[in-house]
Amino acid sequence: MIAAMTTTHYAEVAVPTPLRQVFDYRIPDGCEPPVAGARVSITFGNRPMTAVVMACKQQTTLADEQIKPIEAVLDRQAVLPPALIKLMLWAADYYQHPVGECISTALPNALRKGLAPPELTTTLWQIADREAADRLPANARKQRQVIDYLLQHGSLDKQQASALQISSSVLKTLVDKGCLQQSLSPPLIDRHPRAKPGHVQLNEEQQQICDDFAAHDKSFAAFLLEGITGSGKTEVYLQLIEKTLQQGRQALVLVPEIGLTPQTIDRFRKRFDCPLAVFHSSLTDKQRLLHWQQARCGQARIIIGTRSALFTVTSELGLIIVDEEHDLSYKQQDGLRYSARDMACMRAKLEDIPVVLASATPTLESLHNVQNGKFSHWRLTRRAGNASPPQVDVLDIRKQAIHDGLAESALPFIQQCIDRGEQALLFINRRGYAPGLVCHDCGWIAQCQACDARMTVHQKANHLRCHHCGAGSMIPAKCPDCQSLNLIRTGAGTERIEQSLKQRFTGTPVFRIDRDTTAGKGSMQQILDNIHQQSAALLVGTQMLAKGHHFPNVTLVLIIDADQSLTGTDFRAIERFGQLVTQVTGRAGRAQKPGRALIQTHFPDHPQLLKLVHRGYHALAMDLLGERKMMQLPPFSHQALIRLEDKDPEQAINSLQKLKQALGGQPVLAIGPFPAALQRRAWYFRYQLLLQARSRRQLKQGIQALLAATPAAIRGHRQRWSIDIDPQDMS
DNA sequence: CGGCCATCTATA
DNA sequence: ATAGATGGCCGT
Repeated sequence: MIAAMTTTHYAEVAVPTPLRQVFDYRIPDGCEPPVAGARVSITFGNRPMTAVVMACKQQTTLADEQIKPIEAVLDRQAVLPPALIKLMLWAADYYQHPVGECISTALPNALRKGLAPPELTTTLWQIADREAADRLPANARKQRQVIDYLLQHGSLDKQQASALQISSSVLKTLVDKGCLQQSLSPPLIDRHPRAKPGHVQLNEEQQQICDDFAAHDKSFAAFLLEGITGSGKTEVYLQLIEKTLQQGRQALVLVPEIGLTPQTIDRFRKRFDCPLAVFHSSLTDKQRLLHWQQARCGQARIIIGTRSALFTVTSELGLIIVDEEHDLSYKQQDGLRYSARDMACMRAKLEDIPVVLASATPTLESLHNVQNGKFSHWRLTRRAGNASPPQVDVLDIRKQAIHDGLAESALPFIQQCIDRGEQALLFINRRGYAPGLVCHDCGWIAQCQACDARMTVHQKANHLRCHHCGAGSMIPAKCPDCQSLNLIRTGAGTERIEQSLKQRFTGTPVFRIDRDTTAGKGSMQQILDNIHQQSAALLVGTQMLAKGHHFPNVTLVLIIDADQSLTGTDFRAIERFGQLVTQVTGRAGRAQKPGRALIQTHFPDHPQLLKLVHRGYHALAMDLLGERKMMQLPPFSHQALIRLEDKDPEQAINSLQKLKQALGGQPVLAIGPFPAALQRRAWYFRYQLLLQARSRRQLKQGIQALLAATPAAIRGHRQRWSIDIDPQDMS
């Protein structure tokens, strides 16, 4: 018998390179053609690389001597199944990013480096010698227990053993005695895990959502779950996940970067008796690959992780949830600048499954998608346990004394909170002691050498630090220009507030939560545990405080620097401010204690601030949507941002000018070149060109024209540039 | 004419 | 992006 000759000779492979094409490689004679989605080892311009096969074919337009052979096929089974390949090709097109880099983005690092996915095995114990087993002494009670179990069930794995409280040494003894045999087998996959009993009773709103989901859970559908803080959003996900698991399907949950806390994971583990694949930032490449493999083979039924967990391979995905969909960490800020939230919707569409975006403060983009019918709207408006929402008030701080950032009139509120034995949370979005060091005699300011930014004073560390490039130096004792000793610290950061509170409210514990105090592994958890043990306490922190953590004893929230957001130039500044304030104030007054939130401001009559305070986030968002429509800003138009960095500002402007000209008469509005908010960073001048168009098609055509002109525009310069589709941050 | 830097070109 | 090829200019 002669096997049919292989008719595929060439493979199109995606190589991780900034070139915007795939490359043909020869499949050597006698080599089994790789499947699409398998990795291959190849040589690309003298460099050994790992690439991914997109397709195999019989013909190529290239001459034989131009084609290199595939050196080795690394996978028999695709590491990227068709749905994920389609998703990454969609991303390459949508984000106008090189295809090879897109494909590479979807792989765990270990696979990019060419490592093999681990074989998953389970150790199984079975009876080897029944007679030897019967001869076991009567006092070997644990050993007899094992034999009894095996006579009844046939085999035993590690999990069952630990459930029966049988140690591995007992099993080892039995194997040594010849009673048992030990074997490795493929992992047991429980495709129908059960939720643990003891659910909460759902309220009417929650029940309705679950019913609606049950009617739409078999094919693509997108939902926006808008639920005020404390309204039981998480309980709804758990219900939806449970339904998905019951169908024998997997659920994928995306969470913001700092939302992946042990408490979050615990909540899932306590509820579901099934293996979880958790992707957090402190995993090693090898651990990440193991979890990836567990998800791929179907052993892990629930996958939880940040942004990049969206690319986890699954065997039978049934639901995607994007928690806190407004969170900025879903947008990747380098390489392929994708939005995991948007790509989650696309993945759901490609896999024909439902996707749920959830937030107390949804983005205007998502609310717009509700209005135009792309998303179904689920709302949770009632707080569980009849807890009343926090009362939010504006604190007019004009003409007042400000002590280290704290207004005179805010102090009594803090004192009363302490007197009641409760906790206050002070929010300021700036770490360090003070954002400025100024000579009071000559006006010298501590500037970063490499950036157009002031150095931040870190008092305790006796350091000046640039928060943009990381450069640092000692705090000078005297002014470098005039030798004066009269150096003053201007403005306030978390460290200063912390110090000030300690002096002002002696005896009350003060906790600071920012990147500086939570840098160590587990230190965040330690601080949180400590806070939970206190009665009266003061909490000072940055954004980190706004995300997910529950502080049951906090009844007062003080927003210290609202004015920064209210005067921001970004057209999304107010939307972001509304989200932040709502998220932070949502931390206050859970359960029985009513909460109070105060916003320090010099603009107590700011109409949008008042809208937020009196009518809440949703009403503000609706107003802002109306404004966006009037101004033809996103989501009523579409933007792309071209960023370009050069050590010479003239050259940067020059190159962008050329790119702008390449647009010709296309129906694309081009704004710029204009300097980025931080004009110079780490020695590079940063300029931008903002493109805006009515339709996606127009925007894409504009970018393509611009892309064609790029080589000529940046020729000969040492410039870094990037395209950011749907930019979220213009700084 | 070799050595060194800047610029150009292909990557299958 | 990045390595290797090409080309110009200087010094011996």
